[in-house]
Amino acid sequence: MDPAKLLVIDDDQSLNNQLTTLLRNRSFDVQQQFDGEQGLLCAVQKKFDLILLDAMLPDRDGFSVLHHVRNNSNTPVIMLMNDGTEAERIKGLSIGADDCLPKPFNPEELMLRIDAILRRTGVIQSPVKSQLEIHTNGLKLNKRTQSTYYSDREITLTPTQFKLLWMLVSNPNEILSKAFLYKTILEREFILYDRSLDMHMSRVRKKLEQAGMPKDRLKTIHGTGYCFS
DNA sequence: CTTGTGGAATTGGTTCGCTC
DNA sequence: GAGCGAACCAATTCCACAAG
Repeated sequence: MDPAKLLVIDDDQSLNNQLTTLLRNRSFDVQQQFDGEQGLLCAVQKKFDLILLDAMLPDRDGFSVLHHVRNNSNTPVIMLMNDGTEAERIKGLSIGADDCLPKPFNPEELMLRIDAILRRTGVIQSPVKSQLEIHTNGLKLNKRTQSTYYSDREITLTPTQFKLLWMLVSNPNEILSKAFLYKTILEREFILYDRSLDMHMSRVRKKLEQAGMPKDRLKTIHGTGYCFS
């Protein structure tokens, strides 16, 4: 079976890139667009199994894009809302969105919603089991029990620390930007000089090192983000 | 048994000084 | 300038206990 074809239309470069990376890691065939006009063009010219559409776009907003897409096809659309108010959600759904998700959102939730829609439309068949456990070079994370082990030594992490480590470990060798991690882990916008993420990272790093994990597996990419290998 | 209250513990965030 | 870490503060959660 060919991989499902997805189109991501979002003018937020960092979010668009990171979503694309996450989706490609899940073996989806992903195309990116960064403004409404080009996004619409791409959406009507090619066939996609699902479109992720930002509500607020330059040139042509997401609602207008959705309106035109609906005139041409029944391609499922998940709208990424900026404030997620009831009025905004109703507007999106009334134009024909299949689902709406307010920003900032949990990427796991978005992936599950994508899976649910693709299952309904028959693009993917069996329910895709959300990944619950990761094993990598001695490090073991279990999402259900929120437990972390390194070489069978338990590491106690707070919920935020666990989410942060899970995000990094589930995207090995990918540089995850600070802006993306702020949005997905701390669920807010990244502000220069906000040290919260650095602090969480520092605490996670300390606990991993105490458990014996080599320091260089959790790298800081100066001015860019963080990377787990 | 349920609800309210107060203190302790935990967690997340900020500040500041240091290093690279 | 960017990142790290210690110390501190504030908010939240947990839990035991008392009152209704």
